[in-house]
Amino acid sequence: MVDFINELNENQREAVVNTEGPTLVIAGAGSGKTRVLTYRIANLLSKGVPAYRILALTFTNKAAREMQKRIATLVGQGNAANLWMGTFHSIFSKILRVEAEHLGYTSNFTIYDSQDSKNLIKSIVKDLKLDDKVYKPNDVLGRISMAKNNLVVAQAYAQSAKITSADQAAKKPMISEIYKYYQARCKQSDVMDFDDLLLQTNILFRDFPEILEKYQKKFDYILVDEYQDTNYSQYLIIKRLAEQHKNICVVGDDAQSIYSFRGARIENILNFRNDYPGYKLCKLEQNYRSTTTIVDAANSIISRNKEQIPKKTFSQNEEGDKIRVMKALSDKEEGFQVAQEIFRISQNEQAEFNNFAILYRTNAQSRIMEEALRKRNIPYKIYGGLSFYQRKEIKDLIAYLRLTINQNDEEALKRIINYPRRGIGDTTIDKLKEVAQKYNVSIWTLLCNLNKVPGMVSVMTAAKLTHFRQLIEGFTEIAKEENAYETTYRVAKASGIIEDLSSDDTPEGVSRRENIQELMNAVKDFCETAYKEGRDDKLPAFLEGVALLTDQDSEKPEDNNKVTLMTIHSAKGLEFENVFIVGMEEELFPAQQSAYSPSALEEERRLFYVALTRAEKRVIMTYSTSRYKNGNVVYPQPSRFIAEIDPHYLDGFFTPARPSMGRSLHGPGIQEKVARPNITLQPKVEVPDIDTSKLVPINGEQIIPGMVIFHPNFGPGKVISIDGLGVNKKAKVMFPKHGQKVLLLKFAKLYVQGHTN
DNA sequence: CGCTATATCCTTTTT
DNA sequence: GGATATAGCG
Ligand SMILES: Nc1ncnc2c1ncn2[C@@H]1O[C@H](COP(=O)(O)OP(=O)(O)OP(=O)(O)O)[C@@H](O)[C@H]1O
Repeated sequence: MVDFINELNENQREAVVNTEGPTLVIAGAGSGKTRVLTYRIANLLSKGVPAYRILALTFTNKAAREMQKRIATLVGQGNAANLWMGTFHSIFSKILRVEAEHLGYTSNFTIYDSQDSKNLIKSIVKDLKLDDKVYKPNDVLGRISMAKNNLVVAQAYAQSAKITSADQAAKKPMISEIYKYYQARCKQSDVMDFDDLLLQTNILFRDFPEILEKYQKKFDYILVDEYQDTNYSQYLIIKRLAEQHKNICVVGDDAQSIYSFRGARIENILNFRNDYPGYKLCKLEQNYRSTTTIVDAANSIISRNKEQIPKKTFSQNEEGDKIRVMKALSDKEEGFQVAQEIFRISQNEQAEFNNFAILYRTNAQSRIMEEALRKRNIPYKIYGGLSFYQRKEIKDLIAYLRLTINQNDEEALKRIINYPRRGIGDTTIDKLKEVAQKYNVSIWTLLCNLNKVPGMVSVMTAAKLTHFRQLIEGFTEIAKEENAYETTYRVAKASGIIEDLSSDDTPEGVSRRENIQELMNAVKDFCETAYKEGRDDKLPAFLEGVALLTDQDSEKPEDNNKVTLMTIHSAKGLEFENVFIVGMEEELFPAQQSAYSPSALEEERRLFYVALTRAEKRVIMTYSTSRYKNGNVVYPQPSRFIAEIDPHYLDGFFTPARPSMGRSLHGPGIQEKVARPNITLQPKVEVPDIDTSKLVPINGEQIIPGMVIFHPNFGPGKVISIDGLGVNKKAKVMFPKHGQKVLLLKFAKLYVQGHTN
């Protein structure tokens, strides 16, 4: 039996025990929402609900795995194994495989990742003879994605006056056309992109009521984590599935909604009460994760947002350290300082490296941190960047496998038709594309009918093309008979990939070979587990999930004691003892693009809230006064977010009054309630004996008893005594307003009155 | 056709 | 700084 008494507080228990009907758990960070979800599922299982009748949606595959593991320890492995638990994308891609035929796809449809989608858009832009400067793949995909996430199909897109006039205004009137072709080409290639997985599920449920009913009956209980970051498409899937029994439990925190760029709607969680009248509301107010300092500081930040549900959150943990702010003069120094601090803390407190995380706003910041950690021999693991399955050699091999299963997969074909080199050049490929377009068939179909288009290519080229076709056909035959591992192995060999890589003895070449080997191992692993569990071990079954894997999913056992480097976005839902938030600078965090939009700025602030609340014990923020950005040096100002934290919780941040304010980011029309454009704090206390405009920084070494110094938070004070040596040198200081404090001079930013000439 | 050297663009955040 | 597009040579 699950121990609800000791592991849950009263409110949590309430939400775990009352399993029927709609339930909304809305609560601040670290308050045990995910725990509620986990125990609720465990409770359902222990009450005898079959696992396969429970649908649980998480934000990442990793979150799903961890929840599954946790549930397994509560109720036993056998019980938890058959849960329908995963991301929206992975769960509904499985359902779509079963139902694909109803929608005109095959069950082996390929999933395009964003790179594939962008390449397809690029080629359409070219076909339509549009300016690729105007129609940038990223932008166009963004528009299409946004449309799909709001269930706007190509036709509706073209008919929507609102959308088309927006495109017109942006001088990109042809996006609607591109969308149309994009969708047609996907369909022709038996391809769905990420957003299709949700959009097509909606179409399926809309157009085939009997199928919807089947799944409504299949899933007796539906649970959704991180509900604040669901988009309209996801929202509607859930609403449809829960329509009959309304056994739906969603948990979330509007203050942690950080995926609006992906179409997430905070309204989904705000409107739950309207969608499910008679719902039970569960509020959790105690934060079990963080120190009171962190919780209070995070609350003081988020309260500056206008758009929010007011929530109480308190912590009964110890007060903990103040949030430290470190300033660096360059991005390199910032990295050095962070590495130094991690090293120092790990020594002082015997802390393992896996208790540290370095969080940043953009992936580009990771490199500097990596270098600094490497120099100090601190082990680290990095998330984000390109995942294992996005490496060149892996994508190449996967492309062969994809083409083996789905010959109409144009992006895969284009990728490998001439890799390894087989003398099929750009001219030939362009010609093939052109003719295929003309006859409205896939390139593969064209390859199968070369004789019907005489004179298209030379006899020599035709022979090469035919040879390529036969190669793939051979693979397809193998794939029918053999398991995924055998097939992959033979494809890697016969395609020439292995040979091509074996001739390369540079370190990169060696690492490529290792990667291929690693993929082989993964496939082997897949086959072995599949065989043991009596599941399908053929290639299509392996390939199904590959496009949806991220690098969080290829974690290795040896990674377990390393410092974690990731973006704040990917840190959502995680927790670490010590968190470094680096790059706390204007134009970086908040992102430059957000500066002029109040709502975007609020989202940045929520992101900051997420970052702070990942920490259990300690937060250290860093900023640099110079940094490389796109190859150029920029000189950023400290982030406004630092100054938005009540200084009471901060240690080491103060900017003396500058003669002139930094340039304001706010035009006269935009008013913002609390956020100050720049950090020009006027000292709050009037001090007769210190002229604050003439303060100069002072090095810890130079401080001696009797000195009058100025502290950013505590104002002026008199040094009473000094003790400790080197990095441990401390000063006892009497502050008239705050009493006596002991300051670690290494980190305290102190100022003295400058000499006036 | 294939390879290499040089120019150009970009950059939030992710399933 | 890094990925990608293009030019130019062998
Ligand atoms: N009743 C409880 N007693 C003790 N610890 C708890 C309790 N509930 C949750 N915790 C712990 O608090 C931490 C945060 O819990 P959880 O991750 O479930 O919170 P959350 O609300 O999902 O957080 P976030 O929204 O920040 O992702 C975890 O370490 C969890 O083990």
